[in-house]
Order: sequence, then structure tokens, then C-alpha cells
Amino acid sequence: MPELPEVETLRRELKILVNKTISNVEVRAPKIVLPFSVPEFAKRLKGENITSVERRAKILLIELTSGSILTIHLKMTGQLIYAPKGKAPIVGGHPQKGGIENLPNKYTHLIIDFTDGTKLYFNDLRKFGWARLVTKKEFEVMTAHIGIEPLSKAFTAYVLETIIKKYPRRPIKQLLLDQTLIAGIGNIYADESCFLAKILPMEIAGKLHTKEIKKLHEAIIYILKLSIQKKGTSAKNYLRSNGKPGGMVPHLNVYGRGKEVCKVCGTTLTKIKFNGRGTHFCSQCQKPL
DNA sequence: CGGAGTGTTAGTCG
DNA sequence: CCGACTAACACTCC
Repeated sequence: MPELPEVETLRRELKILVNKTISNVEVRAPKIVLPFSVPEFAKRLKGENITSVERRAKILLIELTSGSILTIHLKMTGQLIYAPKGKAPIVGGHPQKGGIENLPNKYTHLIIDFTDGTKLYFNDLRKFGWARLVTKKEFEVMTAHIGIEPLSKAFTAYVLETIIKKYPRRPIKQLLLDQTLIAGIGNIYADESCFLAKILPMEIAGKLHTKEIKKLHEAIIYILKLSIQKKGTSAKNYLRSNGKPGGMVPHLNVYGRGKEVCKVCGTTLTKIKFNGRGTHFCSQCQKPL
């Protein structure tokens, strides 16, 4: 699930981990912590103090006193749950059946204990996600190929135009999803950005003129910021609030609304498979250029 | 029941 | 280098 807004939401909430010390680490799915072996991973983390919680693209960074970074990618179905003592848990990532009540459950692959008795659980139904412990240098290498942060000041309409000019023959949605170009946009926000900019996701990028590029640039920033403000599309406290959708869901215009009508013009929305991904748009509001 | 689809991305093959 | 496809995995939906 998690795209940039969801990981950013989680990052902000997990700031609470700063200054906590890791007392114990339990790995129940060894592949999650590769390339380290389970004992080695645990040994390296034990005693570490958390100095900061950051984000790069869709990766959550838990920075440690030693200078190493515990990087976590939730991929499609990962979920993090921080269980403070006697307080409501912090839940982020993909909502999961099986609940957050009885942890650990069969999808819990990593448990980090802190000296104050609180715990961080990493659940992942499909086990695509990972928690990699890296040095600063390894982190640099790992993220060297990742594109610009769309919410950074550096991401201007001109930068977007430059990216488009580099790959003018690719469909615009493909560019938005390409993590080596722009970091953190996934399937939901790619479709939503295109809708707001009134551009078809399949549109050949090179056909966009400066005006459309400006609109798209604006749309990307608007939708990402709105979603962060709404704490993401994914359900937070999903099971405790009994299946209620995440705060962003009512604000989605096209994603997941396949057979519903466009909120702007009333036309029935279209859902197709494009580039291997479910792609949603309004054939009335979004016309070929 | 079978098959398609799912918020991701790395790797392979032509 | 590029695009198309697949695998990693497990569940839900039709």
C-alpha cells in the first residue's frame, strides 16, 4: 500500500521512537532482514539508540546512534505497529485482517523491543517488504538511483519538464511511477494527479506542453500534501475503527472508483489495465491532447 | 472452485 | 539502453 504520504505519516508518528533504546530483536521471517543472518541482525541492533526517524521515497529510515540506519520498505502489504504502554497503538501501512489486537500474529515477521517495555511490530502478509540494516555509506549506494522528492523545493515544474523531455515517448503515468525519476508516487497518486491535471495517464509525455506540465506539477504536490494532511489513503487503526477507510479515501477522485461516477462531471469512470497496473480515469474530464 | 487482481520493485529476456 | 514480462507471496473478489 504505502506510497509517499502513507510513509510520511508513519514517519511523523514514529518520531516517538527517538531516544528509545532497543533491548531485544525477534526475527520470525529471516528473508526480511537479509543480507544479515537473524542472530547477526539482532546482535547489531541490540543496545542501539534511535536518534531520528526519516523518510526517503517510500523507505522509512530509523537512524541509530552508531550511524547505521534501519531502513524499512513496506512494499505492497507491509504494516508497522508501535505498541506503547497503556496507550492506543500507532498503526501505519497496509490494513490487515487478523487485527492489531493479538500481536504477534502469523504475519508478524519482526519485533523490536525497547527498554521502556514498548514494542514495534513489522507485519507483512505477502512478505515483499524488508528491514535492512545499513551503514550510511551503504544507504547512499542503495538510494543513489532514486529520483527527486516531489515535496522538496527542488522539484519545480521546470524539473518535471526536464524529466519529460528526457523520456518524451513514454506514457506520463509511467514516468510518474518511475522511482528513479520521481520518488514516492505510486499507483493511487499517479492516477489522482493525472485526474486533477485533466491529463490521461496513457498520454505520451512528450505531448504535454508547458501549461499541462505546470498543471500536473501542481496536481502532484497538491494531492501528496492533501493526503499527508489526511494521514494517507490507507487505514490507520483499521481494525479498531472496524473497517473504516483511511482519511484520504473520501478525497480520491478516481482510484478504486472503477464503476462509480466522476465527482466533477457525473460520467461513469473508466478502469483499464495499463502498463500492468490498474489505471483509473474519467474519459470526459481527461481528454487526449 | 478457478482465475484475476492487489497500494511495489528488482530482475530477466529479447 | 528500452520495454515487456515475471517473480517474490498470500489473500480477496467475482
